[in-house]
Amino acid sequence: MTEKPKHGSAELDRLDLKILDVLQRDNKTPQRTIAEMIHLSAPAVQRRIKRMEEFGVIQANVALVDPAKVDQSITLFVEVEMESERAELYEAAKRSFSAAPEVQQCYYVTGEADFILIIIVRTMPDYEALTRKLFFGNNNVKRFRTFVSMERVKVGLSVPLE
Amino acid sequence: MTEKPKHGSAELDRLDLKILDVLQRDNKTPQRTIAEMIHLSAPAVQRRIKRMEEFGVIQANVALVDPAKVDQSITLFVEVEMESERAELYEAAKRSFSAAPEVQQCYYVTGEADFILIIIVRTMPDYEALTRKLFFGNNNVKRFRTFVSMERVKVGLSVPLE
DNA sequence: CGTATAAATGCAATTTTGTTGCAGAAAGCG
DNA sequence: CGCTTTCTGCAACAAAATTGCATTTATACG
Repeated sequence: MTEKPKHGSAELDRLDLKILDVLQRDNKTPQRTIAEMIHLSAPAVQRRIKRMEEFGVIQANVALVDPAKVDQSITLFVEVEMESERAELYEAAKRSFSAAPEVQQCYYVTGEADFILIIIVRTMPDYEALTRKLFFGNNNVKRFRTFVSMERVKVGLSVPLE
Repeated sequence: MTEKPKHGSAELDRLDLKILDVLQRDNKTPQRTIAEMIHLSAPAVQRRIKRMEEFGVIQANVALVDPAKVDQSITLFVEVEMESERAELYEAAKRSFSAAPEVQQCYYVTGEADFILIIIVRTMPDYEALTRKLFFGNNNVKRFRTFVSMERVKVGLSVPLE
């Protein structure tokens, strides 16, 4: 038709990207509205969204909550350095970090650290207790370095879609 | 009624927190479904959600996109250290960082760094170009340290709701 | 080059979900 | 106590999402 369509494969065309662009900002945008934006019908938009969800392009649809409004006002960054590089110990650490609700994000990285964590807590004593559980309680953690966030300048999980 | 209600203030009761808990996971959950979970009527749930949106407790409703599925597969962490501490220069830096779509998150922190950025790019040359624009192009940036993410162990913006 | 096949689309009907008006119940307050 | 405010549920309503179906478009292939 007008745009380059996609066949059996997982390809996303310009219209799909535009849909994602909208949904990344506000996934409550009516399909009709999106349809008008990209000159498609609502059902077409709906099918594309469904397809992208099935394909995992869209991983989840979530509400973003302001931590401060629920009294979870302290954001922390932690660089964690591990002692041993044994795979099983890494996996155990990953599971441990992932399981903690205070750990909002956890990345395994290269460089001077092994993991980088983003943590949200209500109070510093809460953080202290968490470090005891996650780091001191894990004797494969060699050391960790904490940064305290003073301002959340930009927060989101939007992926750039050129 | 059954639960501790809220009056003029911004207080969130147990039911509000439960609603947030659901919406943080899947904001497409029908209000009727949530209503059943917490033993309320759908309109009651709808009003609570509306109120929390107006109050800013719910900041946004978004779709989470898998970066890899749109060929944006490199996640980077950058600790940025600034030269001068003059407020206006900080503000300028914040604006510059925030304006870049590749910068997914930006936090102003205490400690050995001033800013921590989470960046998503398609290729390393893209990152190189970005550093030139954001860091080398800003002569108030003293130095920056990059970590490359090898695995996104846990990614989200969920706030712990005890 | 035309024909067969697969894929995507639009429209209209249907279903599901969200929204609103209103009367009644619960909680705070003088 | 009785008044006021705030919620709530129910039922009607509006809006949005979803489905079936015929048609158009694109790709593959003879």
